[in-house]
Amino acid sequence: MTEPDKPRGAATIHDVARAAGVSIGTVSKALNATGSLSENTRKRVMDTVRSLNFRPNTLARSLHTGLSGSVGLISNDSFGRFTMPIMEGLEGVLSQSSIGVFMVNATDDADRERAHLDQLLAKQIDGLIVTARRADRRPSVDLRGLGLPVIYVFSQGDTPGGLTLLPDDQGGAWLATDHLIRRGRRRIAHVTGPRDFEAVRLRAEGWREALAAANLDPGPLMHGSWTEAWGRAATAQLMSGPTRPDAIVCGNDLIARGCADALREAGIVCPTEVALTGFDNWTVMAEACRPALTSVDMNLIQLGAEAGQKMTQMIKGAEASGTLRLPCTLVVRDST
Amino acid sequence: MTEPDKPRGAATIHDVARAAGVSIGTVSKALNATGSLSENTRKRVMDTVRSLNFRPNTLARSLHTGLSGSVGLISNDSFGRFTMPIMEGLEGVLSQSSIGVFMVNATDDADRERAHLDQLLAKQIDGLIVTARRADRRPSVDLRGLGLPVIYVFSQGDTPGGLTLLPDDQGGAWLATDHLIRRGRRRIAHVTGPRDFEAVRLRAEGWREALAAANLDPGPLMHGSWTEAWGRAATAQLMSGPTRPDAIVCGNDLIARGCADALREAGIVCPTEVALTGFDNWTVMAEACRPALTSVDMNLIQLGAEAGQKMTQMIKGAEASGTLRLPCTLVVRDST
DNA sequence: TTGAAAGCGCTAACAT
DNA sequence: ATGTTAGCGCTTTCAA
Repeated sequence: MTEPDKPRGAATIHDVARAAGVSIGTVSKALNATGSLSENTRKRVMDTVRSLNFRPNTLARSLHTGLSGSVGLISNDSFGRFTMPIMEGLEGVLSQSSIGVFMVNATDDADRERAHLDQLLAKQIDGLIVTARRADRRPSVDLRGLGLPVIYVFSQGDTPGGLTLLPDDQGGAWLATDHLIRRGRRRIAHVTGPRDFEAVRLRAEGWREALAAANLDPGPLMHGSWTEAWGRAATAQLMSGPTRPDAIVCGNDLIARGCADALREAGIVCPTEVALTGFDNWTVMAEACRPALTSVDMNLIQLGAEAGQKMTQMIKGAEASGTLRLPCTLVVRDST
Repeated sequence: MTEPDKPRGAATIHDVARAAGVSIGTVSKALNATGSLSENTRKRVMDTVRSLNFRPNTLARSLHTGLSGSVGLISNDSFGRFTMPIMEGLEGVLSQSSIGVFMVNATDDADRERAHLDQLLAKQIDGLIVTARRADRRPSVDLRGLGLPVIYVFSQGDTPGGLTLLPDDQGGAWLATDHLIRRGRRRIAHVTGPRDFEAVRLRAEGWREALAAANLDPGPLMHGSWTEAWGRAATAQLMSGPTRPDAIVCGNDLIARGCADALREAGIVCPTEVALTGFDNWTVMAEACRPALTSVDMNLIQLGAEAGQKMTQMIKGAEASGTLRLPCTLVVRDST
């Protein structure tokens, strides 16, 4: 079917007005369902709108409303593995309100970051979302007093009056540990990442808490890097100790996969002899693991969606601040 | 007419004009370095601009220039692993021209995708970049006759007059194979993904080509899924055959990692007995591999940067079409 | 119920 | 060299 699509020069509200034989004010009212119009002309205008394939220029509209219908997402993660699902959830929600998301990559260079921010502000963004690779990294530019809503997602914002959205790391580790306990495990170790991550501390706390609730002694707690190599090294250590654990709660999926490999290569059967849980539910990793890895999902898509929800409310004027932690979910596979 | 000072709300060009004791036209000229101004007033205006922390409203500017200073990036990949580096390169280049990137997630639902596109067009984007998970998937919405530059990156666009940017898959596989040949390998197999991927065909061609150039017979060519499991299965098959290969060129890093695991578990030493190359240079995967994996890097950041470059030119009116393939790079690690 | 007109913040042609 | 003015495409009073 051929549409009379004018490739050059999009139709303006004047074109519509002329074609419909009304004034531009009337067209505007029809488009926005404001003022009062006879049902008849409203319909006639809308028909013309469709036939001309007219799309109102939102930039011109913004001049009046003061709202651009766009927000900025600034990430220091080079758009990494954690940013993507957050972005997905965020964009999914915001697009329902016709709000666009400008993605910008925060470098470590404060000057460049400032310039980036200025570009966003010049584009009149209605709000700002800040994401980070690790949850306790702070943005290198001061975002206070910008006069627009700021939401920190998966990153720590100490801006007073700002809103921070994080996964419930502690609850997530609790889930995994509790699951193992219910499966009859009694000597549950925790192999995790570097001490200076807040998430590491919280996950350890969740692990400890679940054990305490079941009157079990905590197994060894081992800190290292977020790598498979560390998972393998830690497992070797654990298995050569006096009392072998019968389960390991890992701080992330990479570590868990290292554990799984080390166990298999030592001839220790997982999950029969030692069960294993990961953290992140990084699908490609968890499924490639042998056995497929039970893992804690931080529901980052949800986290992003929640950020989108909050953002639309804040753009409308709602106040929000403080820290919100969203629940994690356990995805059970073959390693438990 | 003029109201008393309102402290809230960003400064406008009027505020600057008043504070500097000039007309708004003069301020505009100073800001854009157009017309002619005395060095003196130019400086005075710019000082006022800084002291008021004035940021010109680009939306208002767009009304004249017809350019919004933003482009859309539409991806059917849920912002996956391949989209992010492309985005990084793209945004890095475009931000230098103060062009913002709207990221939108193309669903498989054509209606929703159409709505998404309409939102972008209503926001007056100056260009569109289309990305995909697999290079031969086509967008579900017709992008022809939009009247704006369209660039397909890592995705096939058959829009005539459109520009497509792809990695040189064939050259990449050639690089890996040639590297193995130079290392003295003679029986080089190829374990890769599903037949119906264009990239699979091209990589196989590059492998074949490099072997032919060295007067070597192609080893077995095996198609399967993009998974570690397939890598393991293929390796088992290869190693039980009559003539073992002394090297395997893999279609991606996951397959290669499966091969590495299978070799190790069969007691075959890599790279001494069988060398291995991957494809994607997915760092976390390649480095976790034992031994660390030599892999072909598609330089997706570069690809994105190139797209950004082309886009700025096309926005300025340059015409470009056809398909451009950018070279891959071999990252040598321990598996060769 | 409709239209005319005054802007939103800015640029650019035209005066002075 | 600087100011004045007419818009860019739209919304929103205010008259008719």
